Amino acid sequence: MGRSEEEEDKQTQKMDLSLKIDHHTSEPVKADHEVEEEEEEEDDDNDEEEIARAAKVDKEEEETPHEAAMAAEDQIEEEEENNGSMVENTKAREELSLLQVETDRMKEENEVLRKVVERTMKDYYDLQMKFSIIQQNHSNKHKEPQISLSLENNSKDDHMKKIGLGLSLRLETSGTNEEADQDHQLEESKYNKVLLQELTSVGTLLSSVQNKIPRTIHQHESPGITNNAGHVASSSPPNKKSRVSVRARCEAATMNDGCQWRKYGQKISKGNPCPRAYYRCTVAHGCPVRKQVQRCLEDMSILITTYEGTHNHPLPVGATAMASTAYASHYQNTNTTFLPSSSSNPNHNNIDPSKGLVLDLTSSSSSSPPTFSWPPNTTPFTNNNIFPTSSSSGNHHHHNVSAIASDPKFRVAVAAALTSFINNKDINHSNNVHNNNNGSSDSSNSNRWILESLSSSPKGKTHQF
DNA sequence: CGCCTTTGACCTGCGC
DNA sequence: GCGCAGGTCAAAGGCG
Repeated sequence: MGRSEEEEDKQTQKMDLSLKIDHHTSEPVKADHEVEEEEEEEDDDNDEEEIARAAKVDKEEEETPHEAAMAAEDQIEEEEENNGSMVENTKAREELSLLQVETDRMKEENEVLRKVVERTMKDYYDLQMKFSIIQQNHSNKHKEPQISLSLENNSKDDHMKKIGLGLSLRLETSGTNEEADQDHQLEESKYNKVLLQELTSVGTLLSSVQNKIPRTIHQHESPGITNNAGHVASSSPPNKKSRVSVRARCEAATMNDGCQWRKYGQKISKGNPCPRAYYRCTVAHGCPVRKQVQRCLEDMSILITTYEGTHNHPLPVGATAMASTAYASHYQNTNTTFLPSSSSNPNHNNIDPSKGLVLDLTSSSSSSPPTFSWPPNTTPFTNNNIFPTSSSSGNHHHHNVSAIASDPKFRVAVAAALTSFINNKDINHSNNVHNNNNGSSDSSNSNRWILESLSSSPKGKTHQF
């Protein structure tokens, strides 16, 4: 990692620290369970504290030369004297200052989140570089190694065991001169350790999603993908395509979900006057994933997106991070996994035998956005803290993440990413690495595109949110 | 020029 | 075998 990157890390840490200090100014450090137990009390106390803090900030900030504001205040004071309605005006002023504090805080949060995205991107590129370096080393030694990146439970790793997650990276050589390569393998193991450390954060994100998804989705046999993985094997019928349907509110005809799609057909299906559009994933060449987009007959504002198949390429980082976050949201919010629901609640997520997994993300779109904190039920990350822990600054990110999660664009992005996670759960990861190497330009392009999508709303055709 | 959408034709699976 | 509906193909044209 270069010096500039280290500096940026420090900056990020500083920001985190400042946020923590800001949010827990006078609070001593507490264990997670203590925090949870006292959460309700704190809620009550927080109001008073916030008012006091707001008043303080108000005092500090309002003394800066905002003449107009001062004049307004003077006027308010005069009116107070004249009308004697001091109580009402004081209330109004308190509310005003509260809003100002809230706005400032939101700005800080936005900054932090932006840094998170940037940093995740950087990590991804770093890992890509290291993979290519490793591959080059091997090709120089006339070897054809198989790089296998797998997400699995790793009982040897205490930290991972604790949180029930694991990430392993293995470099498998297929040559016969194994003894002669022992030195190389030592070097590889060093590389692996470094990579493992750096992948831990990313892997935790991914596996936090994967570990909570039951193996109920059928794995379909993708063209060009042979399932010869040793440690993960599909138990599903090979010819059955996996499908995930997502219902989400969206005004636009289609929504960006972190992948690039090309429309290849449109049909008016029976019983629904709204045409069904067919899209094919174009992030990587030959990616078999398809999606169907159709408006709901009952509620035209609901867009039903059905994903089918398995991506043969790594998911864009933006979608990956979003998926993890959103899955965390969903998981905490419903306190359930995607269980076949016996409930009659149409907003529950079901596994319909004919449609596969059905994710209904329409329930909280308007009135009650999902509330959650990051990360879900996990201990703090050790290295590369991609996201701050919920125990220290979870509440701080609460509002922002909720707002993001309530965004329908975000939801569909999440759905696409989830689909990929679900579908990839049982396939050979070495194939992914292989494809990643072949299509590195594609994935980097898509990553660039994801960043652009996150930072603005482009007017591209299929790139629109 | 390359990539996209549109759209009619064609293919395929399924029920009768 | 036939008809229907869903899904896919591919030519044509648009757009940046």
